[in-house]
Amino acid sequence: MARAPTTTDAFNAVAEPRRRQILDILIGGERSVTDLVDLLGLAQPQVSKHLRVLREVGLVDARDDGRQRLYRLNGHALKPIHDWVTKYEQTWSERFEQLDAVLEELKNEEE
Amino acid sequence: MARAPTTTDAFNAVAEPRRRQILDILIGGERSVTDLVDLLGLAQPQVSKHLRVLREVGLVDARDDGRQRLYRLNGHALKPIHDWVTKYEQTWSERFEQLDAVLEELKNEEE
DNA sequence: CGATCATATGCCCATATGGGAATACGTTCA
DNA sequence: TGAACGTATTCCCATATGGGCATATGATCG
Repeated sequence: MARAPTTTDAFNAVAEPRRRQILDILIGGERSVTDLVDLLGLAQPQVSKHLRVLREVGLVDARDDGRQRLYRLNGHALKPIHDWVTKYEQTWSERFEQLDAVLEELKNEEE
Repeated sequence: MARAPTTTDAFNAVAEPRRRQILDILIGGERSVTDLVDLLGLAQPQVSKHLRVLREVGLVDARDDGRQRLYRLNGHALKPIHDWVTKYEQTWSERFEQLDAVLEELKNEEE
């Protein structure tokens, strides 16, 4: 079997840095393809292809406006990633490290 | 250009579900390769290959213990993903939706 | 040492990638 | 209607994937 297609899920779609860039831009609101092309400095066809991937996994929605097509973020599709990665937060978070330190201190005081 | 190698960064490494599974298991603590093989129901070589990818991007560390090799989670390598995806949290979080509702209400009362 | 256990590496293959370039499609405007 | 604009699709190609399988490497034990 080969690597799973980029359109398999949000994890795969978002592994590509350009697609993350696109989403980052869309945080600011709806954008046309040309806007994205200008902001990304990529060729138009590649941008359209990335948008297709993002649309297939539900990360963006589109609506037509004259001859333009406006793309809009659908952040909800990122929730699975957020949920998954958040389980690991305590692994690195300073807050948790400080908590550990405090608990250790309390333990020592007991003795 | 082809798709970026899985060893490029955590985003790419973690796009593969088996590798996420491995990390999920390692939350519980160190595991030998054989442990992982049993828990995953995968062939040993594939597990070793997945572990290599995870090690190359710093998501796991290993230490030798006799003829076993024990793998351990390094959650810190997930921080970039967490940081990135957290920017989007307000897009879907119910808390934020409720906040929006409250703000709307306040605004109406003002009038 | 030889045997066995634990892990890693190598090879094969079908599959999809992302960019480049050309072009097709759809809409607006003169 | 024809031209120009905005977007999507198609074809080409080098590259890497992940699984299956065989085998190499490393460590322990009798």
